[in-house]
Amino acid sequence: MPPEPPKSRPRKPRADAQRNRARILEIAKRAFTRSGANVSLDDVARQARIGAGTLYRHFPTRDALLEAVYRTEAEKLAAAEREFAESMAPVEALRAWMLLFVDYIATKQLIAPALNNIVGGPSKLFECTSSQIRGAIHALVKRAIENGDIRPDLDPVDLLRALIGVSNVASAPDWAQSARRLVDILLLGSRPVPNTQARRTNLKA
Amino acid sequence: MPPEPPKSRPRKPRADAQRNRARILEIAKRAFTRSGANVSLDDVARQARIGAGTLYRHFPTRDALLEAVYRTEAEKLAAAEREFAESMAPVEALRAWMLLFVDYIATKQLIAPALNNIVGGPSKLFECTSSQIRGAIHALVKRAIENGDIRPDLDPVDLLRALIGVSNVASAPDWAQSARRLVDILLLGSRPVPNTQARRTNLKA
DNA sequence: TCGATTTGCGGAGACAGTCTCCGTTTATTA
DNA sequence: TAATAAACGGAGACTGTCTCCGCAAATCGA
Repeated sequence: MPPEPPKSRPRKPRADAQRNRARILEIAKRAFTRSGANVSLDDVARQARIGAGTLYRHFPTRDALLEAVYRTEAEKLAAAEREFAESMAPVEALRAWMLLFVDYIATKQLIAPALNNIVGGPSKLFECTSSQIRGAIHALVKRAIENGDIRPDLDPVDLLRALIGVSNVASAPDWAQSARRLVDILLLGSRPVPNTQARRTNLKA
Repeated sequence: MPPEPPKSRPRKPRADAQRNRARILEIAKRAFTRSGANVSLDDVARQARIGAGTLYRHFPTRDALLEAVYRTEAEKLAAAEREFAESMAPVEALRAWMLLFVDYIATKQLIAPALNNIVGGPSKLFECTSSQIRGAIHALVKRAIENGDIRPDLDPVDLLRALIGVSNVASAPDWAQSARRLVDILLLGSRPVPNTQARRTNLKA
């Protein structure tokens, strides 16, 4: 047998590769945020002072790059969920998180580009990053349901979908207020159905 | 004075130009619907059996073409508003129209491409077609408010924004039901606050 | 520390899409 | 039917995408 290390002895990943990867992510995030999801990737490579080949090796497709960029943000949202859930009443936590969600994707123009690619043809992009987000809102809604603030048959994802709408038109000047209003409408519409004048009793259909 | 017909005697528009314009719209609509907003315009021209120049003369930018394609749909929605308003109770008309809206943009994948370009950088695209749509929902909401079904301070556009969210994820298998649920949530959340006793609107700002 | 080896880099270049320019064709009008 | 304005079409310049492969650099065993 030639000198073959028994089975698995992969080399340590090269330092420059790691550097480059990080660098690409940083630049790409800036570029996406500034100019939308259609920025020239060659341009990104140039800004990052690397060759196009390097960029495409790290992130074979545009979607892969987008995905990587947004994963960080998704993680932040997931973290916020945990924090809010600990420190606030159920509905308040939910409300706060929803507002944060809109804030993230709107002010940072973050989801918009991602949507770009979702609608442009089904891709797995959102699938991955959104499992975290879905998890977060799921937990929040569940807690609010258990507390009697939200009706039990509500699908948390419905709320997400509605929020995405606002984020799309975030360019409109009043997006922030619109978001706030929408969140209120949604929460109000998600309350358990009050039976005539019952305070907090709820009947199922 | 050279032979100049008094002032305004523009020629009748050429027949082939009109034919071509219509042809382009038809083909483009098919193409956008099938393959998203990023289809090759040269390809569209080829399918329409015309030169690229002709296409670009009629519609100088991609947005202009999208706009023209969607204008028809927007008009249909506006027409539906008038019809519903005549034949249904205010809230029901509003609900029906909202569902129709989602149906249009979801099943026909129509708005999705348009959004593509809105988010990719502010453009006037939606502005134009949406004035009709805005007008429609405005009228419906106004009627519902006057009938006491919707609280008076509601911004109709908020509802639109929420609906756009659903249409984005229309690819998901359950979009239709999700849309229905969301519409209900929104309508419920838009009702006047029952000032009689339910003043316990739990949260403020 | 020094090869040997492997991993990663870079950019030239093939290809595809965008959009313009202008010589040619065609519809309209007289 | 001729004159003329309007519209056509496609060649081609340009920009962006993505691959390929010779070269450079990092790691590791000795």
